[in-house]
Amino acid sequence: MEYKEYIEKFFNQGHKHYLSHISIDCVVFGFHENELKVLLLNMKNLNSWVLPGGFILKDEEMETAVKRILTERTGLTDIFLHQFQTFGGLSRSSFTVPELFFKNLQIKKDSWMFDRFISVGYYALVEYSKVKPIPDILSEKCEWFNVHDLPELAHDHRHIFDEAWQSLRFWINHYPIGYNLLPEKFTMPDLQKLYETILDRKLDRRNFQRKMLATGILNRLNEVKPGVAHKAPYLYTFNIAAYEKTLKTGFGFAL
Amino acid sequence: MEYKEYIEKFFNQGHKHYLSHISIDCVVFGFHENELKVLLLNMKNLNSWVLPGGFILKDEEMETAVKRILTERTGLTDIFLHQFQTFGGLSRSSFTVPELFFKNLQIKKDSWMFDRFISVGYYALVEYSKVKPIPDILSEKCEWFNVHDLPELAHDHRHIFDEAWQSLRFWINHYPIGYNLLPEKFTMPDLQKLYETILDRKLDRRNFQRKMLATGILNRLNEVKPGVAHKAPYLYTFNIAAYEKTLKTGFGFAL
DNA sequence: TCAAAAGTGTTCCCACTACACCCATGG
DNA sequence: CCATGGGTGTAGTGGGAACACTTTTGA
Repeated sequence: MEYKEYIEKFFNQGHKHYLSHISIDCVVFGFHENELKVLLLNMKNLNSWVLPGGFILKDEEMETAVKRILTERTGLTDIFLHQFQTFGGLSRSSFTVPELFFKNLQIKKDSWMFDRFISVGYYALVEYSKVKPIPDILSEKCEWFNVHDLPELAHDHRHIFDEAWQSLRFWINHYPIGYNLLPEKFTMPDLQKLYETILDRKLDRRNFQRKMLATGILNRLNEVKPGVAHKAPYLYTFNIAAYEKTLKTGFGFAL
Repeated sequence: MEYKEYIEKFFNQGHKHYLSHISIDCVVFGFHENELKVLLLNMKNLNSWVLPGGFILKDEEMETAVKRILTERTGLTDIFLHQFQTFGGLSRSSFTVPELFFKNLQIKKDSWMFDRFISVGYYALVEYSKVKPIPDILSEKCEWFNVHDLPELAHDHRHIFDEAWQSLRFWINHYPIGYNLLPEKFTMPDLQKLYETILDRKLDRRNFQRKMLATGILNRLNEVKPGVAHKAPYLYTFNIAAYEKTLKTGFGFAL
């Protein structure tokens, strides 16, 4: 039984490979059908939902660990990451689970997994359509949820999610966004929907367009979106050079 | 020899009391004679300067640990704290020191202190005049430095400092500042100097005053600063209720 | 009495807001 | 041919930037 063996090794030997007391929790945002989505895992035997997360190998950069974890869950490489907060509460016990979980498993009572964890929170922005959600060994499901319709989350993960979303809302007032959330070609209404969804409020169509064009991070293509009713909107791509530059310097406007 | 005993116990037994692999580094800002200052420690026998820092007890909230550490270094309680970033680089080896340091000490080669550390960065804002800098057991000096004239810092502490200052500069565009950096009564020029020092640029005297008064976080007293040449400026205090409220909501202007 | 510092008010301008009109397309 | 959605222009406004004059006081 591969699962049993893996779990036992992970609980009983994991501290030899991973930094103890430190975990990573990720809030993975995607955008699909005008909805902001978050990737969640369902723990085996527990029926509880959690954020994707993991641990740092002893000889691994922290950010490399985050990318490794997210690549395992999404199949993507080159993911936009933002470290938004580190959670150090005492009450955020990492792994209190019913005995049920351990039926048939031989796990030491002093496993590193039962220790207290400080968790570094990252949010990630990914292109929904490219993600193939993959459960980890402890989970049986890995699914997208609308941010307005999340299930109950275990531990302090609801709090972590709230902080991530708030941080994202703050961020988009100062730095460009979208390159990692939209397909390569997109329309101005697409981009606006993305902003409206993240900010959770309506924006003026005309002012939005003017501001966005003023940033200089967009290229308007000589194409319009095919196969749509009514007037077809232009397609845009991001001007990567300008986009990257603005990611460093930021811009000043607020939506 | 108390020192020897303490150090040996700390290196050889510390992992029983503290979370391993996790440290805290603090950038303590003070304001004095129109200069922005930072508190640094000089390590015994090493003559290298470092940021004040420490570790988290196993049953201690992370923020409590930070406060404990800073109370030990400054004598202050109730310090303004802001967690600005967590550093997880591989190269930031926590404690690589010359053998010299360990002369006469019996320290195990596998001490937890030689492990790799992830460090949570906080900056603190304190009232310079109230601080009594106190070295820790590993240090022989604890001193203020002008931010423009820092000595070379060990490990990645220069990088941590740079990130802290940058974060502080960003912060003051969105949230009030000064309550923790200025004496209870201060003048508008004092407050402006503080802003100018943190932002590292000149601000217009008249526009600054108008904006500050517009925030509603200041009380003008019916007193002027005594014993100054030329026209005496009014004294102000912070309106704590409004200040605290704005700390939560933020304000929108940029300087 | 004068230099230096502080208090206050005014103008200008830009950027954000709130709107209205025209255009293109598929049903 | 018309309803729907997308592209563009404009007038109004509020806040920030730039700036000048007056007031106070010690040297």
